[in-house]
Amino acid sequence: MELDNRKVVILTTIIKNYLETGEPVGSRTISKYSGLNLSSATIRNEMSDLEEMGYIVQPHTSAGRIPSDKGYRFYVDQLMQTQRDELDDVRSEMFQKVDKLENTLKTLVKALAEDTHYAAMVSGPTVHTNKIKFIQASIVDARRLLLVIMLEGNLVRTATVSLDGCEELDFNRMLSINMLLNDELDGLTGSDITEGRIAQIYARTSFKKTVGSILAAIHNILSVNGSNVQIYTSGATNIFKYPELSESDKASKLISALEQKDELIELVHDASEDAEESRNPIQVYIGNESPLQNMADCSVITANYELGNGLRGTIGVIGPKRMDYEKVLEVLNKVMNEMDQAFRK
Amino acid sequence: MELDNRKVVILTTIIKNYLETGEPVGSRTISKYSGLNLSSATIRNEMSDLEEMGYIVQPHTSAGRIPSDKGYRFYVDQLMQTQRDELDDVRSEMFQKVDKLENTLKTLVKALAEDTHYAAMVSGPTVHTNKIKFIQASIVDARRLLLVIMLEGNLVRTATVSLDGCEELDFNRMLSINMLLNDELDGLTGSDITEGRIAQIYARTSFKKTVGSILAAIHNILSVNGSNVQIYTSGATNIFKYPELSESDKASKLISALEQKDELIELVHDASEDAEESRNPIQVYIGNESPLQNMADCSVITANYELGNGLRGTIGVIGPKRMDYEKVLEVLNKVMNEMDQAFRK
DNA sequence: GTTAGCACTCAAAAATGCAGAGTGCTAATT
DNA sequence: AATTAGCACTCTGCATTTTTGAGTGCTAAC
Repeated sequence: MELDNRKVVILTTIIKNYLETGEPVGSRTISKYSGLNLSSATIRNEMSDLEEMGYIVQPHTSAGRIPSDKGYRFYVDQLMQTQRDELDDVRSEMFQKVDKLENTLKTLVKALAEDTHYAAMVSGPTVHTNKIKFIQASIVDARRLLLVIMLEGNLVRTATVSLDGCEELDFNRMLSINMLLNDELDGLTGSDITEGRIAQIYARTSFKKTVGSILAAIHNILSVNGSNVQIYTSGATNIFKYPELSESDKASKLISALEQKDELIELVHDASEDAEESRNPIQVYIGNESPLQNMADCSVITANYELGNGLRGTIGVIGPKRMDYEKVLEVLNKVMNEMDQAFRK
Repeated sequence: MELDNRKVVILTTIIKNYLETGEPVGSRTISKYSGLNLSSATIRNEMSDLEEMGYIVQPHTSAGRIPSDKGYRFYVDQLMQTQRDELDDVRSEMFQKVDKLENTLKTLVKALAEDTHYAAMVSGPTVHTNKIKFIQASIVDARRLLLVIMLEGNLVRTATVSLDGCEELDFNRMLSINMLLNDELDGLTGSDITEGRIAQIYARTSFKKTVGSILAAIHNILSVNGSNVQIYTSGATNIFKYPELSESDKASKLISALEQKDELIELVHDASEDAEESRNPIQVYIGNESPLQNMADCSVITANYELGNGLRGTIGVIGPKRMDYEKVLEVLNKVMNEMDQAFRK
């Protein structure tokens, strides 16, 4: 069977209507709102075909139809085509009064959740691809150093380094170590710090133990190791607005997933891979397409942002399958552009 | 009427039973489990008295009784007395592998939620009472400084300071400013930085604009201003375990309150005041006793911890009114001791 | 003072009934 | 051949009723 034009119109009508109401949609409704001027009986025949082809399903006999995952997928793919060449450079005030990326992200994710009425998440850039801008180790007391690393995007990371078993330090020695570190590591990313590079640094200092501890700490901060990825979420309670998500224990599982974040890290990871592969920064996961457990009833839309210089992260919106794809795609596009603009300099 | 011994036993039995089951408890149940060897009829008479005295209520005629807020209060006060002189120094592994207070708190709140099966929160110490241990300003580029402040408890705060309109800086000038700042501010708390002190600092430098910007940033970080209080929460979804909290839109409001945190800040504030006033670090808020909106059906137990040197914060557990007060009090006591032990050095 | 017994009450659960929306099929129409 | 009207049937959601069971208050007996 072929998906001719009329079937497409009917399918789209079903989906749009269902997105609005959340109720299964019946033949009579379509005959009224599709603009096709067909009777409900004809529509019924077509719907029967669409069901056979797998685009829609009946929650139970004698109910209207709702889109299947395949149906949503068709709809979204159609949207993506028209969406792709749309350009929107509305300036928002979101990026005005922030000096650190962390704060921007927190503000952003909150705004996103409020704007879309879905749950939103954003991952801080995975630091292992960020270039080191500035390193500063300072003596706190006899046994500890405070290590501060500033990365592209004014991202600051700190750690304390234990000096047990290391060389005695004084101010001038500390100074020379700092100069050495900045000299050697400036502009590098976590993955640039190779064995060879480390050997080279060792060769230039006599405080091998201290420098060793510091390098270990730096490595720890910049490692790919997932626990370093910052994830901010907001608007988790928005899911209560959608009965199909808040019933029984679904809400609990969902909110728990948003709270725990380890699953989200996986999502971010997958999303950035898929984005690269398909050369489209925006990805849509419908139901079980997403790597998340307990999210079979959700859709997830992710956008991978890039702030020049390899600074990358992921924004995402999580909502019911019947989310307003059109709007969310638009908003995410806008946000991506904004971030681009704001940080390009 | 007097609350004689038998009434106390009956009341306690009612409460304990209700804590377990969540169902109103009837006279027959008590006659079986109170250990008093009285018939249900006698119990009924006593219950009638207890109701008149306001310790228990009937959700509707011909239902069992449930404790009123006054009843809970009586029970908790009784517990507090026995609890007070209990000592428990079980060593946990919670505090082993952390070097920064932030991480400790995150781990702690998670463990607390898992352990109690209620929602848990912990506030980072209010930094305005923390002593400054170490200040370091570094030149990032021509227009910006990175300011790092380390406070008691290895608490690190960073900020970027704009240099627009300030004096030209080089390495040596920066050095002298740092020395000046550490010299003047070491060991002070936010509230110690008075007008007079600032004037004194100005008198000792010729880079007045730069130092002014830095001091402003420091003041901003250390100000009482609530937005600086860090609050971590965990286990929000535990409330779904208690039907009386998860019904209708209560769950949504509760989780939203936990997510937004501004109400929690208020709670922390109140809790520390009440703790000081009553000279008891542990406070119990039953129903409407708590300052939180939307929490009339919850109880909140808070514990104010202190890590020597005036470093203070609040841990809290939020659960249904029928929470296991005994256990939570015990756990909080233990945690308080642990924190004491771990950070005393 | 305590207990047994009975009539009464009420909420929750189960059963029942009904209206409405929707379908599939067939026969009539275009 | 495609479309439509019509009808019998199914299923849900909702409201109403019935049933059940737990629990009480009261009175009379112990």
